[in-house]
Amino acid sequence: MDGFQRRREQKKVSILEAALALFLKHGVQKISIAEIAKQAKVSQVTIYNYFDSKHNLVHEVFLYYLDLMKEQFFQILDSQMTFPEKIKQIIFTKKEVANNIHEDFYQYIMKEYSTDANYFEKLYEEVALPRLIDLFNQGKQQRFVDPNLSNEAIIFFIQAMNKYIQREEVYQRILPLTEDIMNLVFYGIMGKREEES
Amino acid sequence: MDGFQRRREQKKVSILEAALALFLKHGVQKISIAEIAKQAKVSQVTIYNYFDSKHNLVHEVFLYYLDLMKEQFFQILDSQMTFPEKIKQIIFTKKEVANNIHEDFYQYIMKEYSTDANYFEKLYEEVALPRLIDLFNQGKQQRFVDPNLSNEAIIFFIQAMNKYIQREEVYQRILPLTEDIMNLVFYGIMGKREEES
Amino acid sequence: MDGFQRRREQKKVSILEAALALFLKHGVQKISIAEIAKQAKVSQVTIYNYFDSKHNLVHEVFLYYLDLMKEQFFQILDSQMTFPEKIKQIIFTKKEVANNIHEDFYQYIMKEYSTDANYFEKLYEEVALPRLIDLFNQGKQQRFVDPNLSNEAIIFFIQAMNKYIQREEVYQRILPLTEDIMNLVFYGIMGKREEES
Amino acid sequence: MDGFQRRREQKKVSILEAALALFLKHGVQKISIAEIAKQAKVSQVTIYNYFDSKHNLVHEVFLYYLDLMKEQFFQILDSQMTFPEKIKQIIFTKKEVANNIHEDFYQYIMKEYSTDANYFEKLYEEVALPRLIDLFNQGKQQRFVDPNLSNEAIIFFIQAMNKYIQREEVYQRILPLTEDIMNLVFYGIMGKREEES
DNA sequence: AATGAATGAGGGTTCATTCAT
DNA sequence: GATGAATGAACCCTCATTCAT
Repeated sequence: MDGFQRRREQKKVSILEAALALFLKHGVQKISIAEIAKQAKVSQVTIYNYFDSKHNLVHEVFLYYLDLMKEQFFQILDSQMTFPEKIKQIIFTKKEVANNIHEDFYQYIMKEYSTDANYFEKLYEEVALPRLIDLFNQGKQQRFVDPNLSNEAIIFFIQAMNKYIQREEVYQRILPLTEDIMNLVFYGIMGKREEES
Repeated sequence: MDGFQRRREQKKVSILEAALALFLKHGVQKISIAEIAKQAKVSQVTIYNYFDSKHNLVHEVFLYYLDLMKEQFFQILDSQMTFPEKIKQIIFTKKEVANNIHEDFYQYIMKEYSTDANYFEKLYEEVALPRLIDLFNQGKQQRFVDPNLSNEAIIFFIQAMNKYIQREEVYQRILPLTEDIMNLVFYGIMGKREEES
Repeated sequence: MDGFQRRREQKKVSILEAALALFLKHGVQKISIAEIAKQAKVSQVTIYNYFDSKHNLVHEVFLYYLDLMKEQFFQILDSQMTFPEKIKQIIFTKKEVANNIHEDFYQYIMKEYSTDANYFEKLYEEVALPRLIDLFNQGKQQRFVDPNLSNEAIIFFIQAMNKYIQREEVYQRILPLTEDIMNLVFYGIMGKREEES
Repeated sequence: MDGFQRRREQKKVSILEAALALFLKHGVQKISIAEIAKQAKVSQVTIYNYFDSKHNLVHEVFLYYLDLMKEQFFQILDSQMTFPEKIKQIIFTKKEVANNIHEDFYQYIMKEYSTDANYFEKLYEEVALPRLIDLFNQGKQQRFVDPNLSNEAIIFFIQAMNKYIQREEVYQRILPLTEDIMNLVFYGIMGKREEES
């Protein structure tokens, strides 16, 4: 990739990032091309040099976001952390592949972009979920998790955590997700770690 | 309330219902006043006789929806069903107060209407949650639920179920929420009902 | 039709007329909705109360224009004028059905609106042409036209006249279509009227 | 002209040809500089190295087209064909100077470029018409054409043919311009060739 | 000379809202 | 009170043209 290509790629990414930030904060429909242009400090029309339409821009932002998530997800999984640390990292950093995606962004994609929706589901089903279940199985071997816990319960646990994080503001006031509380819930569901005898 | 007032009230409700139906199906931002007017079979201007602005209309639709939910929620709670039946009703009918509200409707309100958002949170915290915890405590007494299960775990269970229902299409394919599965998960987390001896 | 309807119809016609005048003078593509709005002395958006889109507006303008032409064409045909007078009227007033239509308007319709194009062709073929051939047959009976003149030659004569009128500015300078010249050509082709003996 | 100049000239011509092809097919207004650049396989800006503006480009394309037409017109006239063959060639190949030019291209020029329009008219009047009349006079001498046929009638005949060709699709359905029909009309108007005795 | 990138102006269209009856 | 008509502002997008390399 030569200098031209590289600079072009950089500008494209800077537009993607500007758009992503705004979409996550305000929702896709509320954000106009003009606002993205302003945030990315380019002219409105320049955006059309990189993306065919707003529709196409949203599509690429979505893929870009999934990539970011995926990368961070794998970094955590492949790290040297202990099982509980990994779980907490995944949940607290909101970085689990595609599942932690902001709810309204997710809803928008699901309604308006059937191709993206299918891609997302496949990714979740074929990439994220197996690796999460793997992780929990390691947790079982290391006796962090009750070996009898079903896969279904594991998935439920993850959903519940996600839900909490999404509605952070509401739930934080009602039942703050402090580390203590999380441990309580976590081990309540996972089963207390059996003392090694 | 005289005849005039009554007719006025009826027309207002018919507008609210038209708007609600469209908002739930397509989202608030996608629906224009013109579409609501058409659905409610009134002129656009008539809507402005009952509501100051679209903003105000959304606000009233939201309150109207909460009222509907509350009513149905209480109906279930006050019915003669057994504990597991009530739980299933609440979850499967998607009618739990304010929590099961359509996600994008919810997101819109949370972003755009701080007053409504506060009202919703208060309602959830002060009305729905206590009654749900009550319900589970009854479940504990009737030995449907493990008496040691913490309130926090209960809330988590509810969140997880909600999540499942919201993302119905995705999760149905990955892990279909059949009644069998639900029972499995349910008693996995709740603790199996101890047989009365 | 009540007062409301009538006023609505009038405004619609006034928009059609404004658009038609501009289209004929400058061509369809050059004229913006804003310019039509200004000419019709309405707001730009008002036009969208009457027409779904510019495409639809052009379509209706076209039909409106055909109607105008048809009406004037029939008026001439049904009048008490002599054969040569009718011919001259039709040609000089540019009012022959759909054939005298301004060339660029015609070209635009033919390229962009296949339905309209088909409708136009049918109208020309089924309404205008038969009546023109009728007219010439009357001319033959009245001995204004050589009885041996074929229908094909008649059609050619009409085409040539139209061509002249369309490119008026050019041809007027090269070979001005004065009445004298027209008579010359006319009888040159039609055959001189035989003196009644 | 040195190598640089020659290459420059070639590129200019390739742009002209790309533009001409697109203009004839889609009309001047519909074609953007971007489309011409793409068709000519150069960058947009390159076009501005050769032409000051789109306006100027259209102007030069027009002149280029006239030159092409003129050349082909003279080739036919100067060939060894018989009179009727020449006539048919001119008409059927649509290559008569400037008169057979695509109608919307012509209309555009006439409306937007008064200089070009004047140039075109002059060319038609001073170059094409005299040569056509010459041709017919040869036809008269060779007894292909009735010697009494006036110049005006000749011009009319040409116009009618042009008209037919322009509205090919319409007229082909109504009165197909087969060679038989053409001969019929032709000799109907021109007068049958008198058999040499 | 040639190009990728950038842009101001303008086009069609939608929408929440107001006017006039 | 109800409605058809009207509108200013904004949105997505296109285009001829210029900038910077």
